[in-house]
Amino acid sequence: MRIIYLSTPEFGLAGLQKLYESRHEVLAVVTQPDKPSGRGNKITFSPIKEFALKNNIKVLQYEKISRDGVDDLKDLNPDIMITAAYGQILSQAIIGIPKYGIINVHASLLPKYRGASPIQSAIMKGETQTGITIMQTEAGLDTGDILAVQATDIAPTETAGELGQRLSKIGADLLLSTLDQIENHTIVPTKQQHADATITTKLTKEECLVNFNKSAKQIRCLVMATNPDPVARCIYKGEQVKLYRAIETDLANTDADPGTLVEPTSPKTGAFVQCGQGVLEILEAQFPGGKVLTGKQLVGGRKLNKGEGFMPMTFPIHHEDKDENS
RNA sequence: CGCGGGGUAGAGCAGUCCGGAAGCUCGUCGGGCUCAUAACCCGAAGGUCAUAGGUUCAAAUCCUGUCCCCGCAA
Repeated sequence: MRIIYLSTPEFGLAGLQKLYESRHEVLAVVTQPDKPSGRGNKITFSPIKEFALKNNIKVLQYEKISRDGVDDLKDLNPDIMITAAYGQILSQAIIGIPKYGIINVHASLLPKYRGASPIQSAIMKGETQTGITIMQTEAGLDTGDILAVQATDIAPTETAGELGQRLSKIGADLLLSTLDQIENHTIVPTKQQHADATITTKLTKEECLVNFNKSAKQIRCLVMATNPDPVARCIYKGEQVKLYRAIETDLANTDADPGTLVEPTSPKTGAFVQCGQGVLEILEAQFPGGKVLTGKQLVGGRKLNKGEGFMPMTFPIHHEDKDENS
C-alpha cells in the first residue's frame, strides 16, 4: 500500500522501520516541526525525521497539519495514513484523504488510557498489564473503532522507557499484520466501551515531585513511570536528586520519619528510605551535574548517611530552611 | 553565543577559593577469624590529577586554548 506515516518520537520508529523494509511504499513521513532543544538550544530533529533523512524518505512538517497540510497530503494520493504518537489532532479534512482512512497505533488497551501519556500513566497507576491497540482514527481523541489489540505484562522493575521500547516493537508487528487484514478486507472493527474510557495528559513536573508520605509501592510506580522523562525528583541536603529507579522492599516499617534513610543503608548494601508505608530501596539516582549512580555508589561516594532524610521537593527550588528550635 | 556544574586509582567522591609530598567510601588481589554474613581484622597492587600551552623555585590547585560528560530553562 501507499502509506504516509505520521509520528514524532522514538515510539514510532520501529513501525516506520518495519514499513520501510516491507513491501509497502512509504510515500512520506510527517513529523512535528524542528525546535531548538537541549543544552545550547540547538535545533534537533525528531527520531522519525532522522530515519527518514537517512533513507531518503520525504519529510513533511507542519505547524498545524489540518490547516497547512491538506493539499500536500492529497497530492501524494496515499491508500492509508498511519499515526503513532504524532502529536497533533487531525481534522476530518485530513482523515478523509486516504482510501482506507487513518489508523492509529496507541500504547494502551483502549478505551483505558486514551491521550498523551498512556505508557507512563499505566505504570503510575500500578497496572500489571498494558498493550497496543490499533484503531481507526476518527475526529474524537482515541475514540475510533478497534482493529487489533495485543496485551503485554508490565514488570515492577520496568521503566516507562523500557516498556515504551517493547510496546514500540509490538506495535510495529501488529501494524504490519493489521495492514494485511485491511488489504484483504478481513478486518473486523469493534466499538470501544466508551463508558470505561480514561484520559491521560502529559505528565507535569509537579507530578514528579516525590512525596515520601506515600507508600513505597506508589513511589516506585512514580519513579518507574517518569523514567527517562521527566524523572521523579526530591531534595537531599538542599540539592535536587533525580530518582531513576527504585523498588519496594519487604523490610519492616521503622519509626523514622518518611524520607529518612534507614537500616541497612551502607556503601555495601545500598540506600533504603522509609516511606509512609514500607521501605523503598533507591536503585539509581542522580545529583545535578553528575551521572546516574547506583544506590551503593550514592551512599559511598556522596556520603548519604543513615538518619538523614530525603525531602519532598517544592517548586520552584528554594533553599531548605534549617530547623531553628531556639 | 540561553544559564550552570563537572572530568583526580576499576567505580563513586573529597582536595581547587587561601599553590608546597595523592586522600575518602567501595571494588580487586593476598592473608586471618567465623556455623554464617550486608560482618570483622591484617596486608598489597593500582593515578602522566581530561588534554595542550603559560605563570612560578614549586601547579590537581592560578591563567589561556581544545576535547568530552552532566544539571536547569525552553
